[in-house]
Amino acid sequence: MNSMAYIVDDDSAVRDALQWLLQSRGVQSKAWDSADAFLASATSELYGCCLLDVRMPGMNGIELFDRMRAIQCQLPVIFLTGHGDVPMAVKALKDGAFDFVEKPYDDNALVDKVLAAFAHDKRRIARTESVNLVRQLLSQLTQREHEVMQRILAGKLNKVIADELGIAMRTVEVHRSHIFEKMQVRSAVELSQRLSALGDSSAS
Amino acid sequence: MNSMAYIVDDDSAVRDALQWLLQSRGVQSKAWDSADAFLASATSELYGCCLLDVRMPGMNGIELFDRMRAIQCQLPVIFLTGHGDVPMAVKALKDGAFDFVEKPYDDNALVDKVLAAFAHDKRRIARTESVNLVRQLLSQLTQREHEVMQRILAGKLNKVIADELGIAMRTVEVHRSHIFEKMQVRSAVELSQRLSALGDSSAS
DNA sequence: CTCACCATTGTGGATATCCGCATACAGCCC
DNA sequence: GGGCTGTATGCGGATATCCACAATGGTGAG
Repeated sequence: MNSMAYIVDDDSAVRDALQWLLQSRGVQSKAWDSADAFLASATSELYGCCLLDVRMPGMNGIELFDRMRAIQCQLPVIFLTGHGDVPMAVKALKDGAFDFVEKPYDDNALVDKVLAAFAHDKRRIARTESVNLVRQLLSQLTQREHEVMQRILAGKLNKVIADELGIAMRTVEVHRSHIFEKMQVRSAVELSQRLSALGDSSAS
Repeated sequence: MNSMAYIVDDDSAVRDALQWLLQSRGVQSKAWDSADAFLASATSELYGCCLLDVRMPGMNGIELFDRMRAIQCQLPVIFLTGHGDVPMAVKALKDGAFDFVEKPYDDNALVDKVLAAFAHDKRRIARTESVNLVRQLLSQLTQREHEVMQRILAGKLNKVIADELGIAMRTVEVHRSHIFEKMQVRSAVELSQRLSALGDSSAS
């Protein structure tokens, strides 16, 4: 899926100017004239970034931002605003907005920000996908296998695990084997590392 | 070490007001009248947060912020500014400032932000310390032990490692044993998990 | 020149892990 | 009832890991 800039602004002149600007630098874009219109098509399947006007009739950009997060749309958001408002900018950024730009904006700088947001989104997607892969693999495990895996990750020996679960060591070995197979690893070390992908939804 | 608010403002009235305000909520503070004066005492050993005036004679708050980061002082920073300046607020926050507050500020809200910054700093310190512990343990390993450990973490068998390094399996076993001992773990799984602390300097 | 540390290797045994081959029972779907 | 999956168990062997005891050679510090 190609990265795309999703523009939401009630002013058609602004939308056209943005689309033309982005087009001139080879960035694809789509535009909506209201937050509601955009939300109707927003999913977690969009790639790229959002350019949201803060002040719009009806739902404003900030509310739209909250709604997007509420429906698991994690697209990076660049706010555009005509009136300097520090508290709003601060809140938006602390809530995870990618940037907050005052109009009139510098054309080149804005496109650079869009491209930076694209790069950010690609990293986000890569992280999300690796997390989803692990989750998908984990979902294949049975309850018992989860119990055994948890103890394997605690570094416990099969014998200890068998005692704790009140089953034979041989049974633990079988579970262990199935766990490795389903998780597509060949050792406890690889298993540990595969799962560590879940812990560090890090960086930016 | 107790958390403390480090105030830097050229206006003594502002400093006094802040200290009085913080004191009223039980927050300890120290104040400086210039960025240079503060930098002279700033180290990576401070705990709590900074309250920096943006506009000051000589070095301003933003520059001070950059300098602090340059000398590895990772204290969370709350900027105080008298004149709304969105680009500056955005840049500060994107560079990692904790907050950016316009004067006149709401007393209670500001103290709440300071307390939030304290909590943030405590998490940062906890992460830093766990990372430092691992680094300290790692620094005890010899070059050869590093080479072996790297291969253990790749899930390789002692036999394979021995072949790769052109040494006997027995030697690898000895290294392995020393690695576990120095890293204070009892299995490759624990080793993997201990090192995963380095990867995820996550969250906030 | 000792002493400590590092890297290296060997022998041999106690444990653990990995696996194929088999069996068994319970629950579920067709 | 027959097929399928999940759980459980046993036997036995091939590998691997863990470890104590023992030894050699190099290097840098005192």
